[in-house]
Amino acid sequence: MRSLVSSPSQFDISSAEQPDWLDTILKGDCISQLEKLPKHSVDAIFADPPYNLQLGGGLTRPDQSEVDGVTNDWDQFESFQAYDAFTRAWLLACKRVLKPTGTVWVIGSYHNIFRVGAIMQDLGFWMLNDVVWLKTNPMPNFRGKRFTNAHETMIWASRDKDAKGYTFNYEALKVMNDDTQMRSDWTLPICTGHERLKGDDGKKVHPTQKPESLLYRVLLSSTNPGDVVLDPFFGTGTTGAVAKKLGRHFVGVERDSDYIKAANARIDAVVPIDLSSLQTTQSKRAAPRIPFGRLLENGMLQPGAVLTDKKGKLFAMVRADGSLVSGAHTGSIHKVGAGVQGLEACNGWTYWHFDNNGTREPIDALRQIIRDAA
Amino acid sequence: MRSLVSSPSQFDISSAEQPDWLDTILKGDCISQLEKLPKHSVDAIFADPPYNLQLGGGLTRPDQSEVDGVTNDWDQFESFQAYDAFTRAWLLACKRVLKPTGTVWVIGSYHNIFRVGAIMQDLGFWMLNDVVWLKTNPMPNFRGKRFTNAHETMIWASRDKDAKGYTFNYEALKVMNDDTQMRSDWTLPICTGHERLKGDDGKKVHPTQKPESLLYRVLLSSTNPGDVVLDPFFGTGTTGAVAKKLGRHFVGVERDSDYIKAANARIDAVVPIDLSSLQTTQSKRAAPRIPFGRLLENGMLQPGAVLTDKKGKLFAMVRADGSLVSGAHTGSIHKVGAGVQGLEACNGWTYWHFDNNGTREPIDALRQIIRDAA
DNA sequence: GTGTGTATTGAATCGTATG
DNA sequence: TCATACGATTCAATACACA
Repeated sequence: MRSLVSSPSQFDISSAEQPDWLDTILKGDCISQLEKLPKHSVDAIFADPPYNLQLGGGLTRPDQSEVDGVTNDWDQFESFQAYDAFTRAWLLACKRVLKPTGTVWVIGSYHNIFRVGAIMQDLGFWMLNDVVWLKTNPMPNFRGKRFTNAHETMIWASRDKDAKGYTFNYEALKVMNDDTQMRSDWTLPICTGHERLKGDDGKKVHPTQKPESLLYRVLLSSTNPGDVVLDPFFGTGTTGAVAKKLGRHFVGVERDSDYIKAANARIDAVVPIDLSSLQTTQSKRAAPRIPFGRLLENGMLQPGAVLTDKKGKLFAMVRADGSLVSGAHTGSIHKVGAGVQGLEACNGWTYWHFDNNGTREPIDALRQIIRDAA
Repeated sequence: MRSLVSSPSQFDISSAEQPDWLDTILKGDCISQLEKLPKHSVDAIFADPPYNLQLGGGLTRPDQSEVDGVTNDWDQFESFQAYDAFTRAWLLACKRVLKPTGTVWVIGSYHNIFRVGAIMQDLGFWMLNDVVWLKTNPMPNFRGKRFTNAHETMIWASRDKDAKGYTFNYEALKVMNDDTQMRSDWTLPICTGHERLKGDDGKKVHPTQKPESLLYRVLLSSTNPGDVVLDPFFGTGTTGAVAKKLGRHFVGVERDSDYIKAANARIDAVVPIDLSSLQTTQSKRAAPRIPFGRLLENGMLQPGAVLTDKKGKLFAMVRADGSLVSGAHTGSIHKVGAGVQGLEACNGWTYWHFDNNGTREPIDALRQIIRDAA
């Protein structure tokens, strides 16, 4: 796949040197297969681990030995132990391949998510949010003995407590949500209809296929175009399909040949959306920094110009070096803005205003003109 | 109190032989105080333990005002290990006093609920549901670095895996929810206004007072009139107040004298309601808002799609995050709709149209399809 | 009384680039 | 590595002042 990146991701994969595992499904159990990936090689992980304890040979201990006897006489404690060991093992394998700036998503229900979450904390992952997926059309509770189980829980975490620089496309999600910030509860329908993969027998291929809308929001929020997304329990490839659609790379791990076959066919049919519509709303943080002095250098403001607050009550004078003076306060636009208000901090760009033919406008408007021209 | 029970609770307390702890607050830490209660003496437990928040420095709002965070001593733990030991201890003490038919509710956030849930499973509690409380008015994320933390999680569990005969008032809740099954997501406002207890200084008495509406639904669903409800972290007594209101008994444990004082005054003022009038006090939650981004997530519109005004004169392109681009205008459907018309505001849902096999239709028609399907 | 505008507040794990 | 400076960032509900 040609790169769709305008601002390249940190782990830039040019077509010449793409590793052979990129945009493929590795067949096998996730712990052994993840050993094929280099350390710190993926930008994000989406994991939908099994929570059914009747896994047969599915459980392996951290030392790779098989857990046997899951099927019948296990008491609850022992089953939880086995599940915990399995969880710890795949999470550790994921942590190894995740970049320091990467984040991980894990989805589960009350059967397993509490164990998974506690283990994630024990392994040093740092929780950023738990997000609940509210199903518009959940299966009812037939026996009337409990509440309709109408949601699943996702944990979104960074690799370490002090990890900096993880991707969160705040502005894009805010726009997506009609200009209010996206919340931790997402209302989306379950996967049905033509999106649900069916076999020749007309039966669903995978029992827990996730809707593409869910992955759309996950990937849009926490990855950038060109990023590599790992799904260690790939199933029928929802993560891969949405990743391809959104111009992200994927790598999947899956044990079941039938799932792999269905996933490959599905992903092959996906047409990536084009570059221009892949651009999403950018934050001001991502824009190049413009020092205030630039406004003086290019003549937008003159030394000696007077700036005011929004109401025109407080004044400051601009000096030739881009510092302000207001009474006893001297310094940057931010420092003086904070000083005259008696606050610890202040964004001078939005606080200070200049006179534009009789109307007061924030100096941020001048900065925006420079940015637009660039 | 006259019995209001239609199906009497198993542990029937006649007025002659009421234990002295009934409808009182025990002062002290919950592990030592619970020793005063006989084994199997309470029908239900609602626990709101410390969350073990691990807050960094101060936090300010965009207007530079300071957020009053939870920095109380009772929420400080040295490590996950210490928190786990504490959790195990109080849960064990609760299990002893809970009847075999009883159930327990525990509320928490992503900071602690995963640890609590895993320990509950380890101790043999059997999860019936996890229920998410969706806050209509949560605190925003002021830094724009995460999703708005808009929910808390409650675990509802029976005492043992094979416990039979726990109370679940299925029909009552169904009636309360406009004749459809009550789901595992509850939309309720946080505790503010006159319900929020304030001290003489006008400040909140307790940093984390829960809304009565939450306890109302908890107690209505899983207890019967006359039942005994234990709250081991009583705080300012929301559990006791709602229990009294609903004709249930309570017993609380609390260490802080100020909280106890406030709780006693509060509960004294409660007038039990006439249970026959119960059904009319709740209504179905408001239909969820459908943001424009949903149309992309579910594939109704593709990134790159072109929208027009009603006459097909003005164009805009849809990007992957649901923002529009039209000439120099970028942003939400509403913002760009206003921009291209030179107006202050615009309802993008009715202004923008898509091509539906040759006929222009407002995108609001797509939203209506989603609403109808829900 | 009625409406309008401003201030306050809530369980929060809430930066990053530069030198 | 650490200290410093830049400068980005909020939603719903209540309460109260004021016209």
